[in-house]
Amino acid sequence: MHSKEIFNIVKARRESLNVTQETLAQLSGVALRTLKQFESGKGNPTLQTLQKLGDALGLEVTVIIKNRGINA
Amino acid sequence: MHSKEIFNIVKARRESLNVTQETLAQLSGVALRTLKQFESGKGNPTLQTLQKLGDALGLEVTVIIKNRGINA
DNA sequence: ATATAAAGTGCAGTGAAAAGCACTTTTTAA
DNA sequence: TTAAAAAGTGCTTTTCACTGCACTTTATAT
Repeated sequence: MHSKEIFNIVKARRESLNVTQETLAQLSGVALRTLKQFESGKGNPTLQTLQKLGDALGLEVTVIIKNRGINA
Repeated sequence: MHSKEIFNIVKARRESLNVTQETLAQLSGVALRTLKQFESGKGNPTLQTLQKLGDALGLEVTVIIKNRGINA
């Protein structure tokens, strides 16, 4: 999952919940300026920032093993 | 998934592949000092750093929707 | 058409992530 | 037991994420 895909998921989720960037910024504790950056495809968020947004949106940041068929 | 869980997965994966921190640092392009921080439970990596480690270890950073039973 | 709300952008300051270096501690083999 | 390898830690510098502010552009009504 590339950065931009992740940004798109955050944006899509926010929109599907009918929440403005400003409201999400308040709910998540992430600055509006920062959120705008991500939704316009730029930036390199810290894990903490991603998790704040995730918490507010009902999303979870996970790390999974690729190639489940081949590896254990 | 909390930060420390993610760190633990990275560490466990590295160990299961029998790779040293030093080798992983070289393979991933993440500095040894930075990697050491994470594996000792500290720090707040950027998405890019997490993805570099993930790429080297066959792990993927994803964002998923919580409560799959309740939400669409 | 035109207010109003929402989203996008440039610039600058602050703090923290990333990294290098030197050193200590722990683990692993011989 | 004791070298050697691997992992952990303190200190420092450099880079950049995060943020605020001011402004522009684009949607969304009325």
